[in-house]
Amino acid sequence: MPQKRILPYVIMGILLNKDCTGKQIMDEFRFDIGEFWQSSHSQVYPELKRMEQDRWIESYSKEDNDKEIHYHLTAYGHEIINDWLMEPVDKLPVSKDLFSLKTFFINDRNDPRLENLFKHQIQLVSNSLNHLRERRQALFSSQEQIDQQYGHYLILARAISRQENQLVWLEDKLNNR
Amino acid sequence: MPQKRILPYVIMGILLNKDCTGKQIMDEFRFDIGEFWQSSHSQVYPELKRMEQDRWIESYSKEDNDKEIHYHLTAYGHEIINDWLMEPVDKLPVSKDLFSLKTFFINDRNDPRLENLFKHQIQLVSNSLNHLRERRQALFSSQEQIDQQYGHYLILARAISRQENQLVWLEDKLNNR
DNA sequence: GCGTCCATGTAAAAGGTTACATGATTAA
DNA sequence: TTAATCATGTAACCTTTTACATGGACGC
Repeated sequence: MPQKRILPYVIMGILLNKDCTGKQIMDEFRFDIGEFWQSSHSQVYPELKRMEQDRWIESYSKEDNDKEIHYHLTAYGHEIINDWLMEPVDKLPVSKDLFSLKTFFINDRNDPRLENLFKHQIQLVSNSLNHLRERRQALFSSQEQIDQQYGHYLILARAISRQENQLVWLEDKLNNR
Repeated sequence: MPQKRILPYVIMGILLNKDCTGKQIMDEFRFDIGEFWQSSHSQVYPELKRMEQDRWIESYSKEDNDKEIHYHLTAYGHEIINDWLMEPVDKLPVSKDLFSLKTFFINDRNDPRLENLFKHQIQLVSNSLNHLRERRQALFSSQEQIDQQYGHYLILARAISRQENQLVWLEDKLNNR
């Protein structure tokens, strides 16, 4: 869904922590950020060029290796991303949720498709939960790690809480039909 | 994000319950379906024409009023939508969640922007929760109503559960920072 | 009759995904 | 050396949003 151009802010957010190549930025999307935002390299690479033109970032390459292009936030870019982080979010996201959609259209509580949808959804949520817990284990097993990337920790904890709640709810409804 | 063409299925799902005009379909989006799927009239009207060409739906107008075009699921359309409802959902949606995104990038647990983000989010979730509860009150205050549109009821109950959990979590984190 | 609102329709612009392309590195 | 993989880049296509357009209905 075409939204108000968010991608450059995501990229700048990533660059707040460290300079990155396009590849490294894509890795961020593949792992943690992928939980709540996704993009593809065919968006990111052109975006990096645009952002460089806008002077939000600048590129350089290491002496020994001039193929790898690293990107670095400029002072101006810092301003932009910090301003953006300050703006409050003004509405909740609407996820395009196929599970809701299909369930919504099934009127009969004994329709076997309901049970099917629920069982699959439970599987999906369980898998997601496992993944999230592993991630927490890997990244935040010490208080020090938590304090170093507190926002990341919060978002991970929140996702886990949501999925736990979701799982309980789904199983409860499945059993008490 | 271009997804696999879902809109026609949503429309057919709506038409399962009753024949509709474009306007009536848009009303469904504006109210209940809007919680988990959105569209705009500039998508829906052309889509209706395409679907009619594909013989998934057919149009007719009432004798006394030939301006209003009503759409009706064909037998073929019934097949299509029922097959689709049977297919299990194979992955969880990734909502483009600005709250997660912004929080993610704030490393310092004492950054005042965190508190700000949380307070705003609490407000948003509270409002959403109120709206959902009103909706449940209005639509599902009797067991008969629940049994008549069980899927709709489930989705509404699920949304309420999620938001309740979310609200507790947010408030807890805000207080124990 | 006249202006406004409303249902419907259409067009333009932008975001996002998929597929294809390229050049360099690595592995067999 | 050749094939395969990888990082980067580009193009085509589709979806979605926003804005604009039309024609009838309704109130004044």
